[in-house]
Amino acid sequence: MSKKQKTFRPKARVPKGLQDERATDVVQQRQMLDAIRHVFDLYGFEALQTSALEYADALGKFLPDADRPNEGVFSFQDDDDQWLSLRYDLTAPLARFVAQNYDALPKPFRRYQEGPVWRNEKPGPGRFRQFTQFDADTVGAAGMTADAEMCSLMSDIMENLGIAREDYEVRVNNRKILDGVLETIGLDLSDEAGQGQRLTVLRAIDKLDRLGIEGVTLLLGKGRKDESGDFTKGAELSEDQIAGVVAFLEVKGTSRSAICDALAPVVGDSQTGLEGVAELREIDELLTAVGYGDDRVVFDPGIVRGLEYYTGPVWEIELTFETTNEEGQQVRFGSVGSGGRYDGLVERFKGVKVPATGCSIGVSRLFAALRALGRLDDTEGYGPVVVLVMDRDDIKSYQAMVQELRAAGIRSEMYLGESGMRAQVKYADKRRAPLVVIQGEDERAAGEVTLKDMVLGTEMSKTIDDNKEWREEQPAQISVSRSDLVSGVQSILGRYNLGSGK
RNA sequence: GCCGCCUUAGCUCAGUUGGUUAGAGCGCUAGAUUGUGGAUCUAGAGGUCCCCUGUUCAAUUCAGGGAGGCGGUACCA
Repeated sequence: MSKKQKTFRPKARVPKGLQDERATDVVQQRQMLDAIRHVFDLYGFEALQTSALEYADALGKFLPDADRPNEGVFSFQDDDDQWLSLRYDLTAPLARFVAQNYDALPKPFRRYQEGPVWRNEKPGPGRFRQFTQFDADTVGAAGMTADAEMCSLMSDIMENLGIAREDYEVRVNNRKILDGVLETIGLDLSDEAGQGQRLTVLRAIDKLDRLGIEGVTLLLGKGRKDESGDFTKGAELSEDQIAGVVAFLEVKGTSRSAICDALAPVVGDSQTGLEGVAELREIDELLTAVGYGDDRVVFDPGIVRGLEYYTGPVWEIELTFETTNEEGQQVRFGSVGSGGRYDGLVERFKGVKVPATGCSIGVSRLFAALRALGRLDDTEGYGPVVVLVMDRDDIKSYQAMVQELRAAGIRSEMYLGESGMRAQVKYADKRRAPLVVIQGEDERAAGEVTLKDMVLGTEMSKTIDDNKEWREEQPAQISVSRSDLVSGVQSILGRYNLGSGK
């Protein structure tokens, strides 16, 4: 074994669970965010950006401890030894912001915010350590009108993105009903053991989608062993108690009001439970009054969402269609957004109860879904017009062309590399340039420029397989007088709805 | 965290019953084409065969340990 002296070369790779995005994705995603923002804006929410870093104690329960400072969140210590964390959602920073600026803010305070958040956990398919959320929240409004508005808001966003009414559903439940059911089956929520049991039950219910009623039943009782042989401990409920929860989960109805009717007996005389049902009834009435029927917003006892802070209504936007992925498997996108009422979050800072409700859109997953639906505009992926450099001694004339094109608002560039013509056309192809401007000796002598339509050329190449023919025909090229450069380019761009590049 | 599978070229993967020059397809670069992206043909570049230790005359191949990836599961604000 001979040891060669080698210079250190870092391996170029993106950190695990993170990703780079190329132009097409960036532009298409921006377009999608604009469509979402439009609806938030229309509803009257105001824009807010908060810092990506927060003091760890402001983020709440995920305080870094000495052994594992990065469990769940990414954290580090500042110069003054205080712990800083990258935000893991946009709600906790909102609570901090509201508490900090409470007196100056209009109340209710309604804001939307979009941006990356980070979670330090194992990445999986469709799960990353950095992802984008787009949230809207109303802080300081206790009534169900704010909650009902969240439901119609989410529905409007889906439809503004071009998702058909039968392809999505806003599903609503109420935490108070869940607690009412637990109370009715005799779970004691006053001590710590009872609270632990409550969380286990909620977690079990949350898995209804994936495991079905049988799986959930196991998790409510002794526990469940999965295919990999791992055992999950259950909530240790009695047979009767399990039956009570199952009865609740099996509540169905043909309309929101019918579901409310069916839910009432399940919560018995639990005060909390009855309150929850009454809240759902109110949401139903408010939504019905403005025309949001059961085809858009439904009530679903299986919805649980986050365990810690929701205190009332909770909801989820579910995509209900299926597609096939690259591997040919059936895929459901499932939940692309969620939210609910959290009346306790600001209280952590202020000591006073500040009611709040909101929703959060999972941008990456929604983006993947829109791609699967073919709802993304792929003309957005086109590159600039490329002016080839045929004669290096005459760079100035090519600069002048680009200058004219840009002055006319056309996205364009002069080739800045060192290679020959063939490589330049290949470059333009790779950039997805819609067209190429060519002026060599011949054109200059004639006072013309050649415009090569790259999109049409690609199309024509499909029916030409002889290279001689391909080259001699010079497919999809026209010559125009040098003085008609701009109008000639505009007319070709017009074929692909690229307008003047605006 | 737990269970299982995997790791050879930029990508997808073959292969070496342990032996000297480790392969394919795709991609990339260039030529055929004196001024043209596709197709075709030709050539070229590109590898610590994941890492460490051990066994051996010899390890990409065998053994042990580690790391990374994938899938499931748990947690998930």
